[in-house]
Amino acid sequence: METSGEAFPKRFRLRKRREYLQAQRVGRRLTSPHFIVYARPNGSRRPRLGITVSRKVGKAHVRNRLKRLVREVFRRARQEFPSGMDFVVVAKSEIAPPDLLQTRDELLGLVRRFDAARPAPRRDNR
RNA sequence: CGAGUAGGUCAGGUGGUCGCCGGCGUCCAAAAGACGCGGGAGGAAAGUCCGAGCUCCGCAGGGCGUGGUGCUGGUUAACGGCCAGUCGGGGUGACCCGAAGGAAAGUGCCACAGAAAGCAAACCGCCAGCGCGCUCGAAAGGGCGCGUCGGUAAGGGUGAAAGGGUGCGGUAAGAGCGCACCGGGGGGCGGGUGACCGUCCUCGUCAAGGUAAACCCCACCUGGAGCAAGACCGUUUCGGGGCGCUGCAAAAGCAGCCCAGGUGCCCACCUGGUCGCCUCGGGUCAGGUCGCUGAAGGUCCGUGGCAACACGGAAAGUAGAUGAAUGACCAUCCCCCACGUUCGGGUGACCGGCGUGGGAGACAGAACUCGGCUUACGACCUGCUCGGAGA
RNA sequence: CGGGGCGUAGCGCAGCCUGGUAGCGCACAUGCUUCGGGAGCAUGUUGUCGGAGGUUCAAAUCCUCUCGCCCCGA
Repeated sequence: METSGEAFPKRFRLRKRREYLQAQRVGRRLTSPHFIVYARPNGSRRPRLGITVSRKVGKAHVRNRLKRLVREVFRRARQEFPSGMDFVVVAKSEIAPPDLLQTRDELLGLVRRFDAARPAPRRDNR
């Protein structure tokens, strides 16, 4: 039932606050000029995406546009994202919002670094 | 052509590819999923400044209080909105702006300055009388200074503001003291539903400041919260009440209560699980479903009305998400700029066409719904006004 | 989405209701004290009162609009 191509239905997204908090607490973190990305294994066979854009980034239509850009990158290049991982993309409040190409380059750059570092180190205990 | 003013319209279009949200249908036992059909942001969706619907709580009725509104008449489900008018102010004008009731119901305040800031008074002045001194004069009398007692509100000075304004007359000096004009008060008549307007008469005792976006008075409106309202269902936990059973106990009362397995039976113990039954209440899982999209709605036509709007009819038709959809890319058309042009018009500057390259398309994203207000913002169209030029 | 609060000196706050002078603490500067520093004492500096408009003679204060920040509600 692996949806081929570039679809992006709900099961590829994070839907619960708890999932976001878990990813941000125990996941690995990498940053680029416009984004912070958290990643952690989710125990399934597909990658999932969650996006956080706070009100500091801009007004509603600016935030909507940013989320659409990030979704578009994920949708177009889902093969580049390692499966079995949850990703949470947090937008930083930069003065100039990025365009699609910039978003794509930054996010895929970060994802390749995750990929190179796999398997992600379990940092539990304490 | 330039400057301005009022009103209106649109909110980039078309095609293709890849996606998203929810609806209906088909396949499928069902779920998941697949396929098909049709739908999917705004004029401000924004700020949340008003008003309603709707929901829960409160409530016999009325009053007080609180808050709001404040020229008049209309309009509406309602409004602080809108329409039409009145008055005042601004602008050469088109036109625009106005929280625009009451200060002779009461209270408060008016800093500094100033004599005095609200019961009217009088600092410097001005003027008359009286007294004293000096002086001029033959005398009558005059001049100057000081004092005193009066008359004044012209002038000076202070202030945001000092008891109508300007002018002439008048006077010892002055003053609505008299007069003219302007302003103001009262009354009559006429017009208007009314705010108010017009006109005539009369008042100089014209009895007197401002502030009500100070308290207040008057008139009218006004219960509180909000769809995260609220309703239903589940999940799990805590507590109260009742019932039943068991044990202890004389009783009051206290404690416990289910199922399965270890283990053939009983007690105890251990492990696991939804831990007697009924009922009430609070919390947990930002649990699920409903509320949730049908318009006091928009368009067109007709009738009434200056208009806001009302009434009647017709056709079309409805975004409903919940870490939250309505998007991305490509091509092309529209707009601007630059360059080129064996193209067209023109004497010419230049204008138009075509081609190439580049750039721009504002403000901004539904979250229960609707009527307004306010704020943000791109382009175009129309009427009108003022100025300039030409015929 | 809905409801509420706050913007005053470099920092934390008062003053606003009841309009005329913006004040307190810390900090800062200068002097005294000390061999020097700290502490102490004395003196002093510092303000678009978030922004725009209005009412008033006069606005941080009253009214309207606007910007920013914070808190609460299942």
